[in-house]
Amino acid sequence: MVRYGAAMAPTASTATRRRPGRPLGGQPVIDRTALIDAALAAVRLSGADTTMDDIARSAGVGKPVVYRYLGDRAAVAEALSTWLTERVNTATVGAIDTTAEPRHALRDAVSGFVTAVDAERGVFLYVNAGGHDVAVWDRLLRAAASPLATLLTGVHPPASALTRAMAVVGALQVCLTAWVVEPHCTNDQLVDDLVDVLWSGLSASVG
Amino acid sequence: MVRYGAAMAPTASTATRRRPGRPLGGQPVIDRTALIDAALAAVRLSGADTTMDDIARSAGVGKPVVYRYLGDRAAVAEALSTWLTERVNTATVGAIDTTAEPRHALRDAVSGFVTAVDAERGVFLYVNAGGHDVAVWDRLLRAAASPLATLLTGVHPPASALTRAMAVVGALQVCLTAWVVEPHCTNDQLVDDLVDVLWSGLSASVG
DNA sequence: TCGTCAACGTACCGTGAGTACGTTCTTGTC
DNA sequence: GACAAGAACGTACTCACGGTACGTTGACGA
Repeated sequence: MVRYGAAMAPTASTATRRRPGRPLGGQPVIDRTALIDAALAAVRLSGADTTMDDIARSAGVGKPVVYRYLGDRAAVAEALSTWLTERVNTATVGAIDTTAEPRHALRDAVSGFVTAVDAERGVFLYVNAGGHDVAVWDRLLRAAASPLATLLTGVHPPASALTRAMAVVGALQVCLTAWVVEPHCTNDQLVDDLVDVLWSGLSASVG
Repeated sequence: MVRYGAAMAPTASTATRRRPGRPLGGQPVIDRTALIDAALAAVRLSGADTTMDDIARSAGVGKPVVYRYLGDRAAVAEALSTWLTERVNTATVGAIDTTAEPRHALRDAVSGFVTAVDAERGVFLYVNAGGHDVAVWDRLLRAAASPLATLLTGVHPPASALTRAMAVVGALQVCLTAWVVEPHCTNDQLVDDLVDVLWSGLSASVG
């Protein structure tokens, strides 16, 4: 049996935000958008090991509210991943000068990618190294690789295009994760090397 | 206060393996090697979400014994990673014909890599997608990329060599993880595409 | 014989994901 | 106006898992 109400009013000094119950006005205390913002704030602070409690606390609501509007941990990861993907895509595709030669366009894209991720290290780490389910990880990767895959489908069979796209995205993702954890060179240097190896492959390092 | 001994003897039917206390003969009930084998067996069965309890159960010992001989979860991941790396390296380097042309050698290496990982999906998933600490992941990656990095140091500055090596290893690792989770083509097809994109880069898909 | 210490297993603790339940307020209906 | 139904909350719980405290058993030297 649980007791609320008058019995706990005297202890109101212990930082309880709100009493239980439907909020006045009938309006929900928060909406999905604001909740995602709160989750982003929490994740920027705590990185890969952000807790559902952290997110709820950051939003100033109880945990069940997070589960109602965002879903479980996997759903949060997907939501933040979508957010980050859109942001990165904007920075990536937006940076491409379609009239330029392909290699130059690739450099713009990679540069935008690196800059966007670098600006959101915490979110990137949470989505990417937060220890989520493999199935979630898999969906995320395929979603990220999908645009490049369709681009390559013009030149290769679908399965081959997918493999190549995943290889490129994987190379970027892994290098960036390692670089965020422990930078071993400058931003520009990283971009240069990535573009070089992605564009020319290993053949250029052997001849 | 806890009570053992005679009081629990009557319930011996409940599958208790051994009584507490030093084993007869003074010999430890298990050594590190056998424990790693047991961990491998457990991980082959349960994949990425293998528990420390699973490992202890698989070894037929109590959990503290696992912690004594293998260490905590991160240490287990490192131990299994070392095991897998050695196995993969043997299959990879061993498959290389050093007299062959470089691209052919690369194909042998990638083929060996894919085959070795495919034969140990569970271990690969546990090490690679087990939700371990980022620091552990980072050490693992650098260890895996190190041989290739030293190889490339002859042609590039150290930092560039490291970036390129991590890019290659990352591409392989990510593609293989996705392929293990949900195969989208045959083994041979995967190897062909990976070798092609790793060797020639994206430039070959544009011209 | 007896103390000491190595090698165990059981039962526990803390933390974090996910949920049950009781409370508060709105809204529709007599 | 009273009242039932239901929406929206927060508290406090359960459960699973990583990690550990503690008491027990047996070997070995004094």
